[in-house]
Amino acid sequence: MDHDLLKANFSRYTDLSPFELTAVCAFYKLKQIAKGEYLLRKGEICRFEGFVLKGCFRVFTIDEEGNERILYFAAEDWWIMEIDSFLNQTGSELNVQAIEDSSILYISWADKERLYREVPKMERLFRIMSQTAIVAWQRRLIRNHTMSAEQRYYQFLTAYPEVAVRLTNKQIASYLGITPEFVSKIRKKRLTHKK
Amino acid sequence: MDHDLLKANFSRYTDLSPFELTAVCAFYKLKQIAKGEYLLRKGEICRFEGFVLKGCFRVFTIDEEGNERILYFAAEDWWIMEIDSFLNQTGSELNVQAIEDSSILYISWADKERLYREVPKMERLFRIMSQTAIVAWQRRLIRNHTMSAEQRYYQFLTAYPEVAVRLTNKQIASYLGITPEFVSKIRKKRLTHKK
DNA sequence: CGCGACGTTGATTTGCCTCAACGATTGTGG
DNA sequence: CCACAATCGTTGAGGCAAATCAACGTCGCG
Repeated sequence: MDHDLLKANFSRYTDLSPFELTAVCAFYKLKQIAKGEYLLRKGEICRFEGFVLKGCFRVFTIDEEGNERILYFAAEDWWIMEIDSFLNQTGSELNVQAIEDSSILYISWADKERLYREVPKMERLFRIMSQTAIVAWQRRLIRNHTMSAEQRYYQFLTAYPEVAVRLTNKQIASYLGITPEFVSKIRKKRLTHKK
Repeated sequence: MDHDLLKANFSRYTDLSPFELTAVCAFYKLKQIAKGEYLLRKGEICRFEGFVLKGCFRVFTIDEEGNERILYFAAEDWWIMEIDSFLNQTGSELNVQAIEDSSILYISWADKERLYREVPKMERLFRIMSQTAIVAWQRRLIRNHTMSAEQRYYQFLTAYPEVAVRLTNKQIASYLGITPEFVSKIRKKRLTHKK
């Protein structure tokens, strides 16, 4: 069933009855996205919240010089939302692009508001989910301040091994805030030293 | 009235009737904290959520070598909570210390759960507040990846001028993830060049 | 008044970037 | 299915931003 992964995700945060779970999932619709396609471009208003069933996305900014910075990746069981743009229905700062053939479950802004109204527990669920996300962002910031590029590289590989193997070094470098060349040098170090 | 600032803060996120506002505020109790005192130490379980009425706090980590890293400051109209520790009632990763004589309004974990139950709108309010916070953390991370130390220094001064003047350069350096010596050199540059 | 934290300055070092060249992979149109 | 282009990954030389270390003046505070 398409919605099993979503149900499991919801159940991680709050108790919902099987009935509630089914009602909630009915709000989310399936969509296929081919590799390379954009779910959202900078400046557009984000009209959906998405949950990744299959594939992988990159969420990134483009600065005035055209440099891309990957903010995060979203693979199976992750949420993709440009929170600011979705919450306030304003122009997005971020781009969201599929880096594999992917499928998501998504909900529109109006339906999300209806969902909150009809199933008030969802407010609690997303409150807890959001607070958990804040903790993750705080920890990432601290890692950026305390760990070297090399440490952050291996920390990422060990924290998300199954995602990391699906990414290019250039993408990982962009996520970590370092250059692809330097990632290459980090990897060389281990290859010659050990093994 | 002690709770006016808190009421204004709540009203920024959702509509609450005067009656609701008063009921909600009744959950929050006043506490004075002298400069230098700790509200929370690493390893303790965070038993409160606090809202700063007066003064200023630093929220920081200590790594194994004893280095302190300031994650954020909380002055008037800001919330201080070790979300992870409060949410899951587990040992805190962070320390919270008053850097001025301060006063806060605080709520215990049990009362917060009661508040959510008695005033369901609070779930929504804290959901929106949390999502807004995520956006802020994301933007800060991008700034760290795209801006130089000097740019981040002046960005902080212009974004929070009234807080910045109350901090030592050492504290600002720690927040920005740079050394106090380098902050000193940044400031020298502007003093000699301009003015 | 004296001590300890803070701020400043300079000399030196270093982690990572920039630029450039080249091999390896991947994708694509004929 | 091959040929060629485009992108990616690797390597090296050189450069720069920021860290480190050390010395010294200053200020707040007990």
